[in-house]
Amino acid sequence: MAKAVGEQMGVVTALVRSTFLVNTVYAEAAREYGLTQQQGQLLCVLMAHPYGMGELGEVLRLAKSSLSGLVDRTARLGLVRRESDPSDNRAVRVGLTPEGSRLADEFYAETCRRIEQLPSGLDDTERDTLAELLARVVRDNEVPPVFMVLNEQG
Amino acid sequence: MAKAVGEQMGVVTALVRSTFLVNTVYAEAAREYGLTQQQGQLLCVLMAHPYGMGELGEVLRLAKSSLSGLVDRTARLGLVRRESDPSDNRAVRVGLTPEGSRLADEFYAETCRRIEQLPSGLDDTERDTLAELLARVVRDNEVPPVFMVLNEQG
DNA sequence: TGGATTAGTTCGTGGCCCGAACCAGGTGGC
DNA sequence: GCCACCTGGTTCGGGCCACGAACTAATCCA
Repeated sequence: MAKAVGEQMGVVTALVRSTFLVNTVYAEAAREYGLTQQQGQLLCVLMAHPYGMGELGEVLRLAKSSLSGLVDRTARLGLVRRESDPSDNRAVRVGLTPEGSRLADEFYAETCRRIEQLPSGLDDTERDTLAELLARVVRDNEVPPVFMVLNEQG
Repeated sequence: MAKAVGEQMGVVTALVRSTFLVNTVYAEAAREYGLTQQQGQLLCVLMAHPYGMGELGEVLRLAKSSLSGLVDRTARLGLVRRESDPSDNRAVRVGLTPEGSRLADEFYAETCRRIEQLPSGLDDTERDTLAELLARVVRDNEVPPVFMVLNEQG
């Protein structure tokens, strides 16, 4: 508001456009691994550890019927598997297959590589600042762990 | 890398998660106006001025067949209209109908309101910094004008 | 034991995205 | 003028995605 003109991009527009950018990069990377964006996201969530359908739905913010389908399709690719929960015969634990785990690692690494390059016009200090500010926004808004933090892996 | 532990979120994770966040907010806002995320995005692009199908495809990064369908469905809602280009009988200009324009204004304003609140944990200086850094990332990566900059409107 | 709750699946509908095939209007070479 | 070529868009078929409603089966609890 303080800045003079239409030259300056507000925080809202910056957020929306950077979102568009990351979406595009993410979807493109997924595609090159034979995945959809949603399947890639599923793999990245499951890298941390297996999840029940319930939790998974909360993390991905999907209705249970939507998630059921996503897991079906990803399982059909052999990347993910439903295991029965011994302590509750209704429940199911969704986890990566060995092949899914391998693919997830690759996809995750490649995606990181590409997204890492997006702020290549910033110097180290600026990147740190950006990371810290965005991280606070993410934390304040309780965004679920849709993308691993390094060293978080089980 | 300097920071000690898995406490710190890297710029990549911060970008991916904030993207997830904005996606969610955007889609939710759209839904409340009877729109899909893509339809909302289309309206927001067209707020600036009408577009030909070709340019529009580049801006939204959609294959022409995808765009054709999106415009169809949005036109069926009465929000958008195909006008023939007098200088080229093959070409088409897609623009907002009066109703579409009204809805676009409302949706745009509401979306801004919501996204504006995401960084409410930051003080004014921090918000400016975030805006400036993200804006540079957006510019460096030549993100098309998928969301208006204020005062850019025709 | 039997009713409520919980975890997931199935089904139907509609939107989204793509590539391939197609069509009509323009354009350039001859 | 004509024909080959290009270009702007649409159509079509297929698969993914998201949702709510209805359903099934296991668990919980009074």
